[in-house]
Amino acid sequence: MYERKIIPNLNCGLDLIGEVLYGKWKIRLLWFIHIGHKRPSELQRKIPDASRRVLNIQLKELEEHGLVTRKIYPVVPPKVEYSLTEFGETVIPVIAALGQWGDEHQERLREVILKQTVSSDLDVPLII
Amino acid sequence: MYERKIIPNLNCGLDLIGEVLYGKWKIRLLWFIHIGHKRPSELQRKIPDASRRVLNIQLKELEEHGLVTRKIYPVVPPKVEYSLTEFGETVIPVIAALGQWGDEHQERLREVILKQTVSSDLDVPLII
DNA sequence: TCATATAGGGATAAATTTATCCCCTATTGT
DNA sequence: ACAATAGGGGATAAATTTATCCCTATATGA
Repeated sequence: MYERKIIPNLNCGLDLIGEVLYGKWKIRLLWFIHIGHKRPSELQRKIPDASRRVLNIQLKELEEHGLVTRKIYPVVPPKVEYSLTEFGETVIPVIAALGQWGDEHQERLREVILKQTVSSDLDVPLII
Repeated sequence: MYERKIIPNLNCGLDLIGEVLYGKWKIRLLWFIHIGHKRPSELQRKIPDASRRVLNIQLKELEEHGLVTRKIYPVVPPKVEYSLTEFGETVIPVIAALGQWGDEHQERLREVILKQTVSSDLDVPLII
């Protein structure tokens, strides 16, 4: 694994939650596991934009942080199932709150977010 | 500014909120502005681990996304004040929820987070 | 015999984000 | 004349995170 050169701050609750939830796909992983998609292959299908590799890595970190558990079935082909721990369950309402805010303001958010990207695309002359 | 090469997903609320809240210091900036630290120099004192430069950049993004406004007073030396917009205020409860979860579970979080760093430090022989 | 499904990891490249360093403006006080 | 204050920005380096590519293993079905 990558070894940090800059030590993180762990002063307040925001620092702490950041340490376990940062990572492009972690919140989605927690959410999909929460709603019942437990196997790695399912999760990969649900999050097709992430590579297999990165999902594995982020799942492992979630496991190390005690938010999910990994159960291995000794069968061939191999079968693995992730579940939220009790601790992991406690963060679900917070994730729900994040998603809800995003949903409630989606029109406005899409507008302001696209304004950035689009305005730079306007360097290309518009054909009317 | 840096021009993205990978276009972001904006499918769900989680994607959308991620676009505006990601950034190492953004949540803290919003929080400190919320509780009344409005001037850049104050914010820099409150977040000493961030460089001036990065705070400016992230404040600008928050402004572009409509979460904060920037008021310039035409005096010398210059005076600037940031405030949350109405829209920005709506995200405060979400940030509060994040911080609260982190605070509630801080012991456990500190433990699992430090386990990573510390266990690699144990390559160095312990002197008892 | 060969492709498929399942889960995973090493090595390395690319993308992205943060950090550093140095420079600019104009007034006030020493 | 010069430092201090307050806010800001360009260029570039460093840190960090993601993505790509390729390889392992085993049983099943065509």
